[in-house]
Formats: sequence, structure tokens, C-alpha cells
Amino acid sequence: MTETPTRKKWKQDPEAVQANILAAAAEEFAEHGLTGARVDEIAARTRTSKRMIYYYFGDKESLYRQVLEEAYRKVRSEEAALDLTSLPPLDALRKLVEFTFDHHRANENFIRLVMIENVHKGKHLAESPLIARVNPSAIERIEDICARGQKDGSIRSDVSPHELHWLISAASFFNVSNRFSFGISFNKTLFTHDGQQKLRELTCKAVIEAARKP
Amino acid sequence: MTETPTRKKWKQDPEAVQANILAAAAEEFAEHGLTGARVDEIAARTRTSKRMIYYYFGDKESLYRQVLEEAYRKVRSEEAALDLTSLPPLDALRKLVEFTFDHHRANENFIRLVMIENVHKGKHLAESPLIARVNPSAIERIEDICARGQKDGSIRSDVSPHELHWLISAASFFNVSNRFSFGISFNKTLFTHDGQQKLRELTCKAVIEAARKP
DNA sequence: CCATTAATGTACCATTCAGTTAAAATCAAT
DNA sequence: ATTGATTTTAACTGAATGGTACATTAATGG
Repeated sequence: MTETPTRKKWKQDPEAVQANILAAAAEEFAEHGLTGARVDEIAARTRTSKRMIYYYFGDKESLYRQVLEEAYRKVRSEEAALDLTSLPPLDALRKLVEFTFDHHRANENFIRLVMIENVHKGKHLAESPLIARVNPSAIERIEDICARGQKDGSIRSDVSPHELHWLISAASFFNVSNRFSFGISFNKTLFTHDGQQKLRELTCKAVIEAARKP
Repeated sequence: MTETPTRKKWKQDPEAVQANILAAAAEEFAEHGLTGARVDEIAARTRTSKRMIYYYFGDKESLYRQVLEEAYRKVRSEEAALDLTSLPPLDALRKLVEFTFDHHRANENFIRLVMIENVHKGKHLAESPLIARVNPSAIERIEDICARGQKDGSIRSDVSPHELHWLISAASFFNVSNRFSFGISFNKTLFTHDGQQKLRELTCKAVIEAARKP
């Protein structure tokens, strides 16, 4: 018996390995935060090894930064699929709110990553040049709605697109991010199916009334 | 020279020591989160030693739980000072929104602790029997407003106190919790003094319009 | 087919950190 | 005075964890 220390055979596939690591890291970071995440645990979630994490990503913090970037990129590109240009302004606004509300609920891990990044005071986002490029698209849609609404007189001019986006985001984000503390402190019925339908409609109405010209 | 290993004189004051530890821990946990916080660093922030932390609080997680409880207790008691019963319902509602918006801004560490606890999915809040007792008071005020408003016909009956509280909280909380990511992604002008005044007014209007009977 | 570089596997190291131990000193109450 | 609770000091432990060293295999170009 020649003792060949059995070593796995493998194909070279850098992109797949990196994508696999990013996906595993995204889950681990979303679950436990930057400091709570364990590199060994990320490695265990991959088809490869810890060695490769450091080979491709340098260190834990760089990996985290790239996970963040990837998450933003993915979410913004999904949002881009929404076409609102064919609807009257206030209808478009309602559709945007509904979409955002639903989309946030469906992307809890993205919400969690953003929460975590805010606990870190946005330090890593600030270091990422990509973010500044990818995010404005979220504003542009609402700017278009406001511009059309002011032209046809349906939307008031003393409320800015940024403010409307802030209000939509606040409700949609908080609904996911704080449902644990809110549910424990108050009423879990808000987070049942019916409760969520009501909050969704409440958010729509609140945003539309804030935008509508009287 | 007799070498007396100099040792501090001290008063026995268990409560002060515990309060000092809790305050130090609150800062460290708010700054770095549960996993990011360092017990040695908490000790360094106190007038006493790491030994005493374990003497009184057992372990890091128990300390964290008590920090959370203390933070909720403090915030709710500050809120309790607000008296709205003498105002007409919609005026009371406006005052409540303004107060909440301002209060959240003024208590960033509380916001941070709640964010952190939500990253942990509310696990520690759920274990704390105190929370269930201290929080309903926040709802009662708004229930009173709604009851009076339905009696005098100023507030609609198809929107619940919980929903209104959710909307007020969402805007006020998000405004503090997400200002880093939001500011980086979009526009920092929302977080200047003028910007905050506008968001505060936007929130008031949105909530009041959501509540007002047409 | 050989040399070289990129990619991967395995084992290990160094440090950090929550929690402990031990002993003594001091306080407060009886 | 005795006693138990509180506080100080300071070193220590053991596990967890971020990061590396070094060997090995795959692909590539000549």
C-alpha cells in the first residue's frame, strides 16, 4: 500500500468559487453581523475552504464589503425591472410603494445587511465607490413621477422626491427590520397576513396623501 | 521602607457600582453590539473592575439583557412625562408625533440598542418579562387619542392605534437608524437641520392625514 | 512535454477574549 | 469581635477564531 495522502481532485473555476464564497458569506453576515460572523462557518457553508476566502478576498472585512456591494447591486437591479412610466403619476406612486413594501419583505437578508451596516455607521458603504453609482437609480424613478405629477397638477411641488423616497423606505424598511422588537413590545397581529395587508395599504395612503396636490 | 502594596480605600455601594457598570455597558453595547462589545472595554469604562461585572451580572449576555431592560425603562419613563389629554385629538396626535420624532433623535443609543436587538431577532427581549409590562404604556396614549377622536368625529375608525403607532415609530426610528446608509446612498441634505425640520413636518402631516376622518 | 503560474487543500499558528481563580483587604451590621 | 458581603488586584485558562505556511494539483504557453 503506497500511502498517497488522498487529496481531492478538482477543476479550476475561480468565478464559481468566488460566487460560492460570496453567497455563503452573505448568509453568514446577514445572520450574525460582521463581528458575529465566523470565517470558519462561512467556509463550512461553501464547497471550498477557508484558504480560498483569504486567497480571493484578503480578509474578513473586505469580504464583508464585497458582500454589501453585491447585495446592493442585486437589489437595485431587481428594482430596475419595475416600469412606471406608462402610469399616471399617482398610480405610479402607489405601484412603487406596493412594490417597495413587498420587495423589502421578500429580501430580509438585504434588510439585515443594511441594518448591520448602519450599526457600523455606514463605514464600509462609505468606503465603497460602487454604492454611490448604483443607488441614484432608486431616486430617478421617483423623480420622474414627481416631474410628471407637477406637470399634470396631481402632485404638489413643496415635497421633494428624496422626502417621498425617505417615507416609503422608512415604512417598508422598519416593517421588516423592527418586527421582532415591535411584535414583542406591542402586537403581533400587525405581522400576520391580514395585518401586513393593512400596513401596506396604510403606507400607500400615507405616501399618496403626502404627495397629492390638494 | 515598608512596602505596603497600596490598595484603594472604598465605600460599599453596590447599587452605585451596578449602575456604573450598566451605564458603561450600555455605551459599549450601543457602540459595538453584543458580539462586538468587549467585556474588558466595558470594565475600562467603569470606575471598577471586570471582576465586579461578573460578580453582579454573571456573564456578558445577562449584562446585555439588563442593559436593554434599563434602556427601555428609561425611555418609556421619559415618554410618560408627555401629557396629551388636554389637547383636541388631532392636536394631541401632532404633538405626539413631534415628541416621538425629537425624542428618537435625542436618544441615539437607545435606537442603536434596539437595532442591535433586532439583528438578534429579539431573542433577549423575548426572554425579558419586564418588556411586556413596560411597553403597553406607549400604546395607551395613542389609544386615548383615538378614542377621543372617534367620539368627537375627528378620527376615523378604520385605522387602529397600533397602526398609527407603527407609522409614527417607523418614520422616527428609521430617521435615526438608517441615516448613515440613507445619507451615503442618496442625499445628506435630509439630515441637515433644515432637512430634519421638513421630515418632521412630513411625518406629522402623513400621520395626521392617515388618522383624520374625511 | 516542460516550465511557469494560478488555484486549491491541509495543517497549523498566534492572538484575542469571555470567564475564572486566588487571596487579601475593607466595609457594615450585629 | 465576629461574620458575611463587597471590593481590589492581578494573574491565569481554555476555547474560539482570524489569519498563514507550505505542499500539491490544474491549466497554459512555448
